Amino acid sequence: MSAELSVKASVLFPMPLPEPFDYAVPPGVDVRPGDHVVAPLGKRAAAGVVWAVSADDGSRPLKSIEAVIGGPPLTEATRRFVDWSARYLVEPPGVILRAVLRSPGALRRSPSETVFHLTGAMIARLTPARRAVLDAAASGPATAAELGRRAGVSTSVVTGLAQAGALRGEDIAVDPPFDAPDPEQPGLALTDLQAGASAALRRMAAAGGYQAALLDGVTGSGKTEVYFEAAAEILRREPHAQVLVLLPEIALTQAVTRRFEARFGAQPAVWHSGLSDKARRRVWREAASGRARIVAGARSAVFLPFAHLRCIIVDEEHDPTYKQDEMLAYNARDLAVARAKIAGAMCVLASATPSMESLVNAEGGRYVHVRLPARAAGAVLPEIELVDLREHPPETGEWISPLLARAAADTLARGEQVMFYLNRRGYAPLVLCKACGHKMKSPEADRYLVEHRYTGRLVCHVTGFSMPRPDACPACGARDSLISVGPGVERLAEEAMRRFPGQRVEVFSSDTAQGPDAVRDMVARMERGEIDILVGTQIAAKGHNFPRLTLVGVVDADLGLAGADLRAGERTYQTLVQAAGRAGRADRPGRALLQTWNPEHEALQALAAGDREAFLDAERSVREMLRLPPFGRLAAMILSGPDPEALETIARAIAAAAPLADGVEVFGPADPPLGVVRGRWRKRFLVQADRQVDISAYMRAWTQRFRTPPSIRVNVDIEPYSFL
DNA sequence: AGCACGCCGACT
DNA sequence: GTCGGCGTGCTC
Repeated sequence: MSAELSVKASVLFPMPLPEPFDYAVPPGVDVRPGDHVVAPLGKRAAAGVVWAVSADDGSRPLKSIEAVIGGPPLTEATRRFVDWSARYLVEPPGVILRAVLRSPGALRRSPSETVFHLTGAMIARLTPARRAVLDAAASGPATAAELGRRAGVSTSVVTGLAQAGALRGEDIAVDPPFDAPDPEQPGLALTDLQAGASAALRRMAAAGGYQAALLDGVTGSGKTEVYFEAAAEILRREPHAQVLVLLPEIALTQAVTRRFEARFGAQPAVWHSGLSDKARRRVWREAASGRARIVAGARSAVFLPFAHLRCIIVDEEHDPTYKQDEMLAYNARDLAVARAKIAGAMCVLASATPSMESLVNAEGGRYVHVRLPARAAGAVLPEIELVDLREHPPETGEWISPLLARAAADTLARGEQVMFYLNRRGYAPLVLCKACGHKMKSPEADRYLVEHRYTGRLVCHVTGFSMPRPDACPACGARDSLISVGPGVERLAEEAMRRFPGQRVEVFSSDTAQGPDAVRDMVARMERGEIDILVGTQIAAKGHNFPRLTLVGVVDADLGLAGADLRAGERTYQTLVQAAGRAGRADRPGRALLQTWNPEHEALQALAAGDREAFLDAERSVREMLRLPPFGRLAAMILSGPDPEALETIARAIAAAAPLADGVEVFGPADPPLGVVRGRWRKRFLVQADRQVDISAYMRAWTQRFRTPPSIRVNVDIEPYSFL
């Protein structure tokens, strides 16, 4: 391009602006798409990313780009993914860019720090403080602050020693690269079935380009080892290839990263919401520079700015935690497939209980269906039996039926472990006054308060509000009249201790398991046999190996079958398979007892029969008939605002603005089950469309036909999961 | 998202 | 008489 022609750059800012803005590129400045720049925006200067560069026809005066800032440019694949996601999710592209750039100081020059090494030089005046610092430095180079802390002295002692020549300072980058994974490191020996499955994935890796596979393997079949081989093949074939492994947030424990280390000889770069700013910046930069070869991350990792992404693995692809319902509503699994397609990468969706969406994609030939039917190491699937609570009811105030109690007693007598599964945190889901019938409710949301006896508080699980359990009913003032209704894990543990005296009972829920260390600790103590009875929620049902656990009692298998959620049946089935799958993973056969008031329900019947196909067939025909996903498309529009009357008025106006379209039906406005949260009222529309309808385009057209005041927020959710 | 402009209520 | 509330609109 000749120097006389003026050039303009379209710059996308990480803000909810409708489109990229055009700027003149000063002569002599070289910018390319993907570069990070600073440009004037109104009265201020803002950082953004060059989205396109073209000739400036001078049709209107443009401001100039102020500066090109460093940092790895966003690749074309990343930029196209941003544009695609924006269209799909019905968001301005800048909102997606904000998700991509969400790393504090990611673009600033990499900071460095000075660490001090021992020089071995002798020193004249060796005071006790200096001695302590030298001892501290002997265990490895560290910063002045760190050495001072270790030695219990101030940093001036350290700098004094450096001046005296006993220590030598060295500047190192604060963000060191991650260790390179070695795909040639020997993996675990694979069974024949695993070898077959991994060969299928390796063939896909060898073919290159986009292809998606559904790795469909029962619990304990060794899916991880199989997808590791796909990742290894990718790393082996291309020196710069990057692999992203998406995991449900709670699975990102050291146990998982250790498995990566065992296979690849290096820890993966780990990305999740709990990272420090420093750790976050390091992973972001290393992903963007292409140096991080394997990134293991929670759902938001799908937005990391990879340089050469060649493979995305979504483990437990059915897991509902991939779906984010907050500000930016997205399903990381769906975005992962789209991102792989755009980047020309392979994509592996792995699950023991695949989502209906993925199964239908596999059946339709859009995904390669890789099956892994047997458990590794000869372990057998547990025998699953239903306990009809109408025939075997528990005593009043108890929740373990005599049948389950007997099975548990037998198991414990053999020296084996029992898990009682109940997906309810706390002590009791409801507290009411027996004098006046008043039910304790959250002041901020239309929800009952859950009693937590360990903390002595009543807690709202939606807003986090909590209060001490009152002595008197706040409605009628009666004293000692509040009673706890229904079981939570704490109460179940109480019952277990009462019924099985002398056994070591442990509660495992997100309340008792604070942080990954707690999870690891619990798993270790289960493995060492220091726990006899584990009483756990969802968090205990996922992905751990307990060889001595041979009985799982699902206390309330009906929980979750009801409700407005179209995926309730599927989710219950998945959860129960996961919970039942905890039992008998080693040489001992396991058994799972599911207590239900509703043993005719097809999800439970299919579970008991071990007949996944029967469950899926029934579920499939229901969804097909009702035109529900994946046989139809759904979208939600959620309005929220502080004034219920104004919200009502605007909701009616928005309803009237809904475009008419073939194959599209709009329901609402409806009051969602959670009508008020923290003083914000909500209204909800549900849009149902035929499969071939571009529901994102429909929603965009709709949102462009009305305006709302800033106090009212409008959120579009494509393929919503939660109906709250 | 910021930031300015703008038009109505209680303060030096 | 002003300071400041946040509703409305714009940013290449």
